[in-house]
Amino acid sequence: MTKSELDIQARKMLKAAKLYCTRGRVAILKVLMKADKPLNQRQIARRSGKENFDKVTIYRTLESLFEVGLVHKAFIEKRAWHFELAHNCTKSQCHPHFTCTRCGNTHCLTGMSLPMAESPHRGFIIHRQQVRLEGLCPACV
Amino acid sequence: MTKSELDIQARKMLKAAKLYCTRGRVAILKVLMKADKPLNQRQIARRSGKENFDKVTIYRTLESLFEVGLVHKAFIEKRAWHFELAHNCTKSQCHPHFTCTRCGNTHCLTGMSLPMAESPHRGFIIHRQQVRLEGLCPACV
DNA sequence: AAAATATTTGCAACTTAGTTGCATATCTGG
DNA sequence: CCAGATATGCAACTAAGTTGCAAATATTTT
Repeated sequence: MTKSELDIQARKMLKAAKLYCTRGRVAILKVLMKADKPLNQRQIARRSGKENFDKVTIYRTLESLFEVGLVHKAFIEKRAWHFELAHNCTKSQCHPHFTCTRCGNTHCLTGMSLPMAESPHRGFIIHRQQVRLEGLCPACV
Repeated sequence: MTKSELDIQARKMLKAAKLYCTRGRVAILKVLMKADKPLNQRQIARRSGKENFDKVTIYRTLESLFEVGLVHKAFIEKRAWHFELAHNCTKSQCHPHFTCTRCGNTHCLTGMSLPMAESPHRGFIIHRQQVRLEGLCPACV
């Protein structure tokens, strides 16, 4: 995908979500479209190409994108929040995230999905399910 | 279980794990034994009964307990790390944690367990699986 | 039971992640 | 291109967690 196609795609997503189409939002969406794993604020800033991309703006932008469902928060071992595009997820389930206990890297296992948990008979209504896996990645044997 | 029985239990666990049996560790284990959901540092401090329980000590204690497998870290929506006793988990899987999107409370669904994820044929070796659920709790309809 | 050794604790200071308030800049529809 | 709506950037702040080190507490040895 060329640079401008990504751009157009990002703008479409924002328009569809009825969000102002600003430089910052487009930049963040493009970063996330190119990413192969959830990223935190620092990583997004570094990859955005935008010098001095203010962290407050990044957090607020991610929050807006999250609210309209364009991005998800991933739960990984690290302390900081990590964000990713929601396009590889179904409505009720994200793909699992795998974290290697040896090298610490996180991978999206987009190919797989677990059966959805069944509500136990206690009145819990389950809307979404997120799975975190831990073990050894191919590079660490 | 009476107070001293909890105490004895805690000391046994520490001894079995070859950890020094200190006041602080016993106190934290007792708090976690009585808890019905994962707790963070503040909550542990408040429930420990120990005035001025230093947060550094709490974090370091939890870390030691984590290293020997006595406690687990739960991944919930909140920013702080939450810890719980590992006794309701199998070796490869904790019970799922349910967070209500309305009231924000988290519950341990200890009764249920999901089938373990299958390693996709890409060389990932899965050791552990953690599941986070989201939806409405009984109290929020 | 006291001494010697090993480990943990508490404090102060620090780092990192994320948030708030507000003035300024940028968008979008008309 | 103007008015109103929304987003941005800055400075200052809060909350969560960490580091180094001296003092205190556990365990082991004698």
